[in-house]
Amino acid sequence: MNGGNDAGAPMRDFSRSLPMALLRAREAVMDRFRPSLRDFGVTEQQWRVLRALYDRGEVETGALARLCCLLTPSLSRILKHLEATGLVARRPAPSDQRRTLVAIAPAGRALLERRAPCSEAQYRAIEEAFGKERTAALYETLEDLRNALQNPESRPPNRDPESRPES
Amino acid sequence: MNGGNDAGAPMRDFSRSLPMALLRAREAVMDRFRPSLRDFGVTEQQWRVLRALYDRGEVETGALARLCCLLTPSLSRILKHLEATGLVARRPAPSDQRRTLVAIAPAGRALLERRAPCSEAQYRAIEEAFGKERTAALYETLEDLRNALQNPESRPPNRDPESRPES
DNA sequence: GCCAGACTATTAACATGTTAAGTAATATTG
DNA sequence: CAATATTACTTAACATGTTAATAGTCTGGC
Repeated sequence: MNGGNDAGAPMRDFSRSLPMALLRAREAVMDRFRPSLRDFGVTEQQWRVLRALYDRGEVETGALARLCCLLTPSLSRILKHLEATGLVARRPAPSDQRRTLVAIAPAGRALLERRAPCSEAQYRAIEEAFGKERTAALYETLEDLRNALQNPESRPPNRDPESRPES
Repeated sequence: MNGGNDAGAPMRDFSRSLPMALLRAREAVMDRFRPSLRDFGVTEQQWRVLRALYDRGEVETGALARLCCLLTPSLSRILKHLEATGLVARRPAPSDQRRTLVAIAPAGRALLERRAPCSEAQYRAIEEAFGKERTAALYETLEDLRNALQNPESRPPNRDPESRPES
């Protein structure tokens, strides 16, 4: 059933939605990681924050948000929680009091090192199931897609039904 | 800085996280669609529901959740909102009172048909920026990944730190 | 017909996604 | 230097993600 589709251009089949395809693939991957995240008592986003801080040391809040693909309001709440549970530490930047520097705390480091082998085992399973070369190629493709989309020219404006000029 | 990494296997670089790579790519795509979703006053998830119902007609709640890649508690709230605003209609299934059938309402159909051309324009821009063949290949790859991961054998258990047998 | 067990949808509780508004510190301009 | 704009982060409000618990409903065995 595809009712009411006679007036305009034929509508794209729902299965050909790029956001949906990326979401479905991501869910399939996350299904492998969620059980152990749950066992260790951290959410996916909290893990991303700990993971980034473990690699990068002390980082500003804004930079951390970009690293973790989080919006700053979300990160703000996450850091409040992680600080309260002693997994990270915050301090104002000496040079600019607006900025906040975040670092992983010993308890956070310990948690991360306890879960890391479990996470790596899942990665090995995924690469075995999908193929190591194919996995590497997918990383490349996804990065290329990101680069192709982030250039602002060749992007037609999203037409606003309210404030639209007369075409 | 990559401190405290001497004891075990070397930890994967944070940039080689498959969930992160899929998320970043998806965000890059969604950045193209979010403005018009906002203009039409629907969220991404509400749009997915309308889109699925437009294609499939009347669908059970559980099947709709799978179609839209939503968990049933989320869908339950979304449907409550969409029903209150007159975009969808619900009725109990005649044969099984446990099940609920959902269908798009005239107002929902109208909204969808108004936004569809805008959405299609963004799809054309994406395929132009990334390449039509390459986009098609990506759909294939993502579907293959999903199929590769959903088979349950060859998946090592996520070790639970509480109830772990002595190996 | 009755009941234990399985199934479907919803609600609850906590965490995050998203947009807008607010607050404090810094940079800029006249 | 004072008024203004900009920047970095936070808070607020609403919607969704995630897991667990709940409330009806159905099914099969008795």
